[in-house]
Amino acid sequence: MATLADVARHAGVSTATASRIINGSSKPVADALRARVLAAVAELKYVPNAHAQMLARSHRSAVGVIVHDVSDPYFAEITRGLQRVAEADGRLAIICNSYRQPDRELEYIDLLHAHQVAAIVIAGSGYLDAATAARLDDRLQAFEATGGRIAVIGRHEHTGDAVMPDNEEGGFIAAAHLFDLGHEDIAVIAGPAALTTTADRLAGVRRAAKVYRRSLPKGRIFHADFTRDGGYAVTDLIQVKFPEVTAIAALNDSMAVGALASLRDGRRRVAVIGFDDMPIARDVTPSLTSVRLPLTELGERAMRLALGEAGAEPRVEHVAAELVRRESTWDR
Amino acid sequence: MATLADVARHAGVSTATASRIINGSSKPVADALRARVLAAVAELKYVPNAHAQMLARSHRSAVGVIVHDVSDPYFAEITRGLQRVAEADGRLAIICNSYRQPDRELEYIDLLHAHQVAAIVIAGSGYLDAATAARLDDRLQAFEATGGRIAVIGRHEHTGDAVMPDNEEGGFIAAAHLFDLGHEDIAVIAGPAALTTTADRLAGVRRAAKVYRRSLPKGRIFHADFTRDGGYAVTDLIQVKFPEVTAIAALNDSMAVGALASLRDGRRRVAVIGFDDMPIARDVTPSLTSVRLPLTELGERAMRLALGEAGAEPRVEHVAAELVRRESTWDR
DNA sequence: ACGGTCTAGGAAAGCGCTTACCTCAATGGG
DNA sequence: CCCATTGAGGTAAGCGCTTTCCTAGACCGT
Repeated sequence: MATLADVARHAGVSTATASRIINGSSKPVADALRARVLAAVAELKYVPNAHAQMLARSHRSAVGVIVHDVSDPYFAEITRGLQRVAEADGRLAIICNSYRQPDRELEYIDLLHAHQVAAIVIAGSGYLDAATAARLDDRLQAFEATGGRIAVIGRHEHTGDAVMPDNEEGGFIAAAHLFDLGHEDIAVIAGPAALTTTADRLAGVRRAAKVYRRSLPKGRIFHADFTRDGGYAVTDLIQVKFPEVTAIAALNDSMAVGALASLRDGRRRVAVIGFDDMPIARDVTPSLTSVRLPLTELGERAMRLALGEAGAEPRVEHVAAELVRRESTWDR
Repeated sequence: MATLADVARHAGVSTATASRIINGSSKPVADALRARVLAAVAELKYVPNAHAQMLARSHRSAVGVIVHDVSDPYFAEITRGLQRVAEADGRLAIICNSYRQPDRELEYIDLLHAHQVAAIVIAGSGYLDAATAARLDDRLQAFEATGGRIAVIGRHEHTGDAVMPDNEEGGFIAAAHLFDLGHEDIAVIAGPAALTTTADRLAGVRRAAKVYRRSLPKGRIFHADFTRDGGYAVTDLIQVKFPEVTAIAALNDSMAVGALASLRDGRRRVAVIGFDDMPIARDVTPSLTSVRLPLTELGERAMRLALGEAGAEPRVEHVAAELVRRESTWDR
């Protein structure tokens, strides 16, 4: 592995000069030397050691991103936005998947901290459990204490810069849409009970039930795991236990897609509304009515917050949810 | 930012001892000291500087991954496999999106090289252009020369460890399926002409045409960009220009989904076969017949190659493509 | 021609950590 | 009872780079 010293020796200059030439320092250097050094770099195929650079110049550049799972379209879209902005700013974004395990999130925070990232962006639902939330915030604060910046997407655990999709309002919109269409007997497929996103969206659904004076018994609320197969399994169950249900509100699109598949296989005609409006929502059949969250934008804004100046006041940007009507919901 | 020296001072020991305790070195240490050091770590919220560690111990651990675009389900699945194996091996996987730009691939190779990763995995189609391929291989060789390991997925540019999906055979399978069903007039939606994946799959389609003694005029082969919208636009065109076409072979699922949407909007009944068998293939309507590639497995195997012993002989694993019949293709 | 001012380039001090090597005290054997 | 041995802990030399400070030659004005 060629080092700067090798290059300098090869070109017959000091490491200081070599460094200055390679990094395009403002200090003027004779053209002859410059050419010799550059030639040496090419010949030795020299690639600077990023770790040594990080250590020597003490400024941080890379940014860390923690999401639940990039291969989930929801996070894939958010990540796309995150990356786009990071890249435009000339920064390496290190993406970590927690696979929905809080412990892994903690590990990754420390890992990113250890890697001296300039900022960490955490996307994806937080955890209702107070102890878990506290541990998380504790690590985050330790990171901030060393000058790191943090931005979260839709998380309550940490007070600081945040982009907050309005999950509660979205839940309201979803349920209200079903009620508006005249559905009385609805079932809800919520996400894991431990997640704040589930709680928030569910709160909106419950508020809608109250506003519309509809009853929404506990038994009509099911918890799945935010995956397509989870939605499928629960919908199978709903069809058997509650044949009178005419509409289902799934609290994310993946589960809604599963619900649609189950309904198709069971040859039942039940309205379904999803949440998030992932790209595939328009391509399933019937195309999926959903509550749209501008996922890519969420990512872009969060990264901009993370890369912006550290303000004294935490900046919290609220992002509205919006109904996208398609074929999977209809008048009763 | 607390340093090891701070911790050592705080605990009244040398940095050597502190380091040994923190890293669980095999050297025995008095329990009293251990406790003091650990207490200091907790109190100061010390997090070791990963860059300094990398520099001091000279072994590499992280691995780099370069894909076209993680938010594309094709790469999302591959990445999932890649990550799973990397994580199981206790390594950080740094994921980079080239967004299909060869130059960015080069940049990322250097960047990962600079970050002293132990291995680089490159997934996604390579480039037919000889000059581009040569530049790529050049960078890769420079990386290998420093002891780095490389594994590629479906790329021809670099000779070394590789996992090769059988794209040619897959193309054959797709076209043969259509011919078997009695379709004579077929159109092909290929990917960007500059990509090797496009060329390989197309070669298989052409071979099928030859074997089945069907003509496949140039005009029936369209190039789109492997995206859903690209497939949609091309299919709009096909419907207008070639109303006699009864079946379309799209050379990836995203474009096939777009084709399905266009056909639905145009109220035409045309058979469609995709390629890759992405998870959503079963949830579009009609559900998509496709040529299955075990994407997650592709990723897992590539990462295993990258992390395995460096063998003298390059190991090349071929992965078969397989027809998955669903509702989007039918007898003529 | 001489002192003073620039300027191009080099010497060397770290950045935060690991680890080979050294020290010193305690221990045991002869 | 003394010396060799062991073992716990410290000292310090880097890892590869950046950057401050310094040097020595070139250049200017008088």
